Amino acid sequence: MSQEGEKLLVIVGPTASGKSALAAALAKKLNGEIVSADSRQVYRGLEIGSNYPTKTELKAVPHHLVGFVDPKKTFTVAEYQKKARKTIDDIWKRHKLPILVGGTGFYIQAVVDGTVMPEVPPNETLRGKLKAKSTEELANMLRNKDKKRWETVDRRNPRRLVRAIEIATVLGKVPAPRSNPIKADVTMIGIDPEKELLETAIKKRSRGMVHSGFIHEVKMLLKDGIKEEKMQELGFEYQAALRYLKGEIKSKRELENEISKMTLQYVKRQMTWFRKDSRIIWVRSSNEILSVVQQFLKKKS
RNA sequence: GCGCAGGUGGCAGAGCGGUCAAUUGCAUCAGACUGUAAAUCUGACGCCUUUAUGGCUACGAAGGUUCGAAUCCUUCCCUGCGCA
Repeated sequence: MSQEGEKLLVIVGPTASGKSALAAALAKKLNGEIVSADSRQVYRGLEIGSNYPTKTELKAVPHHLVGFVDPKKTFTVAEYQKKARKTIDDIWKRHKLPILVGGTGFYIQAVVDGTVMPEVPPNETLRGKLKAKSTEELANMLRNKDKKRWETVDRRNPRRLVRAIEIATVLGKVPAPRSNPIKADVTMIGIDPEKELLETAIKKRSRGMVHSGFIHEVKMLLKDGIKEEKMQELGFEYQAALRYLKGEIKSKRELENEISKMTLQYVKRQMTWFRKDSRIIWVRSSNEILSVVQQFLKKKS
């Protein structure tokens, strides 16, 4: 089990902010191992579309929780939470520094704060039935089952309502939120590049993606039996690729732009999440990061 | 040059005499988030202010009809298609 005194370095930031490269460099310097906190990179076969760490990075430093899930399956935060905590423990046992890196705020939170998820796995049968219901009907169902949760959920959000109903059906009600923070000395660093720089990086990234076999990757996934519906869940890049293959997006150029646009929108949601976490130490450049990290190591527990 | 269609907010596109600062979609901005989280959802979105059943300027331009016009009439400018 994790001990007080262990250290955990967390690096967050929007897509294309240079997290992975930096993390790899730090890991090398600090004798660390990387634990990815990216909800897309967990799936196997999404090298290009989800922007896996580069081969060089992978070779230089041990990376965990990348490409280990069958893309036909649906992986959830709860599973991630368990795996990640276990992985981190193992790294500590090896007397190395775990570096949690990623852009999926919910995943980071699940690991660091240890949000306790009600022990109710998704129930596809129930979800199938509820799919036909209107948001209002769902809200009414929930009100009958668990008035308390009904008062606090986002009643306009079908996905939240369905989950709440799912939990209430099994447990009688949705338990009050609890958390079980990781027992470690945690330092969180966020990279927040200048907007123009990030935009440029994102455009470059989209371009590179489209021109280095992304379409082929998508075709392979389709060939392996990934259904279109599932493909959409693999992220906006894959959604866009499908539209390209169907001819709704006419050219690679247009695909590129579409992906850039969606990435920018996503970046905004990421930042909305991270900004409210006051523990994060924000930096703009890797130089700044180095000095922060040095302090982190010096304040030897 | 003639005929037809059309010019509406950043874009697309409704409205076709009052209830229109103007439906809706996209984009943009802000926010939420207890097992799909790159997902899902919410709010704002002409300008001004003492934020209000407030004021101002707006639907190509200029005039006109009307108590009242994005909506009707006239002329002009522009765009697309057809014919010369």
